Amino acid sequence: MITNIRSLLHEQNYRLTQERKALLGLFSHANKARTPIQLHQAALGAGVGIGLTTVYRMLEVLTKIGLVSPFLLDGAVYYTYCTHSHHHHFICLDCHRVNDLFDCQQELSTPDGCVVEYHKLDLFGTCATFTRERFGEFN
Amino acid sequence: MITNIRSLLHEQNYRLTQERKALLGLFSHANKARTPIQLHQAALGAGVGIGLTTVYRMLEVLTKIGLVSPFLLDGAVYYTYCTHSHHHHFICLDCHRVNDLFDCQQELSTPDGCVVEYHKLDLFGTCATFTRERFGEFN
DNA sequence: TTCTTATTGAAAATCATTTTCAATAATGGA
DNA sequence: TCCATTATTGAAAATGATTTTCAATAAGAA
Repeated sequence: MITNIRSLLHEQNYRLTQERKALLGLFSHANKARTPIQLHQAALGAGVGIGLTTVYRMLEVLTKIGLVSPFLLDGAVYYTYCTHSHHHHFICLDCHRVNDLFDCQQELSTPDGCVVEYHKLDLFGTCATFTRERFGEFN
Repeated sequence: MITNIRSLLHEQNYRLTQERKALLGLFSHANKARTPIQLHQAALGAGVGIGLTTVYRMLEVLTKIGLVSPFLLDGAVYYTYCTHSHHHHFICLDCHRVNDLFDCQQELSTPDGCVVEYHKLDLFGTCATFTRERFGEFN
């Protein structure tokens, strides 16, 4: 697992530092979505002396290699830890626990006892209009 | 349409002001996702003298009544204008145009010529663990 | 029209995030 | 194992986005 993360990092020329190990350990064990500041406080609370700046920088790196994913809730940016290469999230509005949802193509089944309040699906890519405009530039 | 928005606002004791009319007009016509600052600049550019503070406050109100929806892109908060009560978005990473997707239960069909780079699905609600904990408090 | 109260805008305050820079530590190679 | 290179770290400062304040204004109800 750590080996896996190490190689993920190395692929992009990132290093697996003490701070990253510690923070990843904390983040991956509490299955809750966290803001950078909450993560920092959690680290301090667990005796991991780490700077807030480093937390921000780590989240940037981890987002790049796909190990965490940010989303908006109540105007704040939360991050979820992503164990698996591709899945979706059920996020508790009350306690911010994150439940992973795996079946992406077929009908989604919500974890037992979870009640969906609302959901959000956004697809990102390149649209037809942009392609047409871009094509037009060269004609 | 405006009548509809007016009643939506009135339900929550909000008023339909000149500024809101103008900004809604601008926002709804350009089918692009915008940051608050981009919206403000677009307004000024179109001769609508409106304060940035007002733009922020409007987006808050419009989010509450479900007329706009925020999402994260490259660390910035963008808003999409939502004409219909419930749908999903295809957002162009290049030009930020927004294409609405309507079929939510069944398989999603992407608009012709659009190429999906990645997508994001989050469900929000109350999770089983939270409910159990809460229930536990009273036992 | 008049009253009440939501809304506005400018400035100030706040809060999150990024940058800077010198010191340190992780990796690769000798 | 030791060295050299370079990514990383942390504290402080800088930046940038968002919110708050408050007096003036305008929307909607009576």
